[in-house]
Amino acid sequence: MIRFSPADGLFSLRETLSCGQSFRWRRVSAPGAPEAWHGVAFGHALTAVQAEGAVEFDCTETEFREIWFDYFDLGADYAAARARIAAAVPQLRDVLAFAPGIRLLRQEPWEGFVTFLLSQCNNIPRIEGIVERLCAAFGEEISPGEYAFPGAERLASCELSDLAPLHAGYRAQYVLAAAQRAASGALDLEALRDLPLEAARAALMALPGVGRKVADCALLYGLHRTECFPVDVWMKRALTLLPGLDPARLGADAGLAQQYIFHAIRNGRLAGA
DNA sequence: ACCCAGGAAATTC
DNA sequence: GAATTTCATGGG
Repeated sequence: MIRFSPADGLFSLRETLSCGQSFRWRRVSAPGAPEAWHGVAFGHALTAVQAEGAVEFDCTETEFREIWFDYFDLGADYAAARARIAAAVPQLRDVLAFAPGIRLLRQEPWEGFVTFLLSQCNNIPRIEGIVERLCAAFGEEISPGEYAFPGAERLASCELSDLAPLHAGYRAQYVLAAAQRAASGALDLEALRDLPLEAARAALMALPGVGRKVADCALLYGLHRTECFPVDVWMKRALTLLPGLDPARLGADAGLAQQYIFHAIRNGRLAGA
């Protein structure tokens, strides 16, 4: 058991894992009991428990150091980032106060890309179901009943009909096309980390079913390109309530600001929403 | 039955 | 170019 609290003191499992950036985590504690979450990332399963002022990770020290510390972005200074956002956009004061323990997960690039490919014109509970079936059907079984996210090579070996049980609808063909390009090397997600943003975005948008929003989500959540500010139907509403907000003015804090705003408006914490 | 969901792409005006 | 339609599926 590893007990950890980031230096900035800002880390909530619930706020981080239920704010819509990931689709593979489930709350496993009974109401009233200490809040516990369980999920899989980078081929490792984890149960973590929210304690007072810290989070307890049920894993080895090696796993914590090599996987979870980075996954939960625990080395970053969120207090400083929040101060910069508040200074740049004073009208976000209430939004920032709603879920101060959100951290931007550093998810696997391929998983981030595929899950947000599946997200289009869909709702979060259903996305979670599709992703769960995708992993159970094609992911490596890392322990009984638990599956890693399937690699591009595995998915590229599928026929479209193989994906029918996922009930992903028209999005299945997009996943298949992405898998084929990633497996062949025509698409190199890791290379997008170092490309200029516009070039990285264009490389993703060259694939079928990938527009500006999905590309920005893949870049933000899978590659930690935090200058991305994905705009979906919720954010369009939010932006009408936050006139004058210019994401470009937030620089590398744009992605985090977007996450605070998205979570707030979905929970009715934005005036008029 | 109707509308919407972390959209994108083709079509139409 | 800006609106409209279609795409597949499930829940409210």
